[in-house]
Amino acid sequence: MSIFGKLNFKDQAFKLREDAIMDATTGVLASKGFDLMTMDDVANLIGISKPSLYKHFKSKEDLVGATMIRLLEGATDQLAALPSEMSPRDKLASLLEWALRVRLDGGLPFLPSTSNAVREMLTRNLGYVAKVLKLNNQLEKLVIQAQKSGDLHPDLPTDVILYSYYARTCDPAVDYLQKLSKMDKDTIVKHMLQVCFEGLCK
Amino acid sequence: MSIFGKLNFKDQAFKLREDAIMDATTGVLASKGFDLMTMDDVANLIGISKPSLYKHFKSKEDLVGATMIRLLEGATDQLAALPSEMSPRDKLASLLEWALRVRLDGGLPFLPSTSNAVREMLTRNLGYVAKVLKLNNQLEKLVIQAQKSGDLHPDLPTDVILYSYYARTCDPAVDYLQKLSKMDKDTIVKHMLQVCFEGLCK
DNA sequence: AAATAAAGCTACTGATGAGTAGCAAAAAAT
DNA sequence: ATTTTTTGCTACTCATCAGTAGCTTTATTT
Repeated sequence: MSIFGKLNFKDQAFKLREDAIMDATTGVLASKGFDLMTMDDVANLIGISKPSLYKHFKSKEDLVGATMIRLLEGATDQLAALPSEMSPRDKLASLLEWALRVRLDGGLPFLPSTSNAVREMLTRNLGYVAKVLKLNNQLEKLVIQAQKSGDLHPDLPTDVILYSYYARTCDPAVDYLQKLSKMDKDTIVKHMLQVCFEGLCK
Repeated sequence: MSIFGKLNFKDQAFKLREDAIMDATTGVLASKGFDLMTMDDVANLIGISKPSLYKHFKSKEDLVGATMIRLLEGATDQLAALPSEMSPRDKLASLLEWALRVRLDGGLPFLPSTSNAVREMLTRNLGYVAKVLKLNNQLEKLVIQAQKSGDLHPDLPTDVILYSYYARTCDPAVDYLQKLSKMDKDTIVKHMLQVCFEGLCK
């Protein structure tokens, strides 16, 4: 009954709806991509009107930026939750597995390498860039450690490994397998991890 | 001076311009993607007007379909030109190398896995589908042969190998390396091939 | 040279979608 | 109970872009 109590409750409801909006955005982005996603799509999906959407997010770019930031935070949390005794390579594998499962459940690839324009837009979002850099630093360290211990190829430039690793999180092969083969999710994940780390030859 | 001569000459000029249009389309597609590409972009790039474009291609879908078909033909030709004594695995490697070089020179990834909508559009283009199926059959045979001889991992499902192979032709890691690292094209190609076949571990 | 055809262009139409103005309904405050 | 604030909506504006009508200019035919 204090002012604080009410404000917090209101804030909480506000936050809850913001999350619902970002959930909807995630779904639409995953199915149609940024360019074809409309603000009406998102609004209709959760049963509010477009102007109400703009009460939460001031533009399409802003909405997508916030959604991507939330996804990045998910990845960062995921990484932080791994037991510290795990080897760098296993941590990388585990995080990739998480990303693949997110995608198989209808979520987003978390580097929207889909398009140049989207990339540029996100680059203009300082909050997003900060989060990306932070995650990137952590992953780079893991790669370097894994290279030192011989768990990842030591002669390959770190960049090559890191970018290839990112690319696997949004590998279209996953979509093809999900749509065209009758494998279950676990099998797809298992094979994708194997191909990533061991390649096509064995 | 025969009717035939004239017609052929005219046809030839027509064909030449059609190629120029598809070149321009390729460039625009590679830089902006399908959704953001406008017919005016293409027309302006080669200095003709939009209605002139429509003399050659009856719609945007048609134009992009024709452009993709030309690219697929390039791939098929490339494959056909390889010496028959080459091993299946080396043929696959060689074709992937070709595709990567096309991309590094500003061309297209030839499976526009970029977007669901684009994929569906191309699926409606029967000429495109026919060409894709033909190339797919050839590649599938190569993969199976390579698996039999132990050059590619025999226990991995053929689908997994094939789709992962396709995915490598449009791997975003290539873009990142080209933009962010200072490697030259040959080095990028070398590393991408290694990562594809041998994985990140060695 | 006059008549006809072809090629190319400017200037439109119609649809779509981001973002907003300003009204209506509900909730809070007095 | 009445005023004020908040919340949400319908119905707009404005810009962009695919596709086209119909004019102009150049080439071809006779």
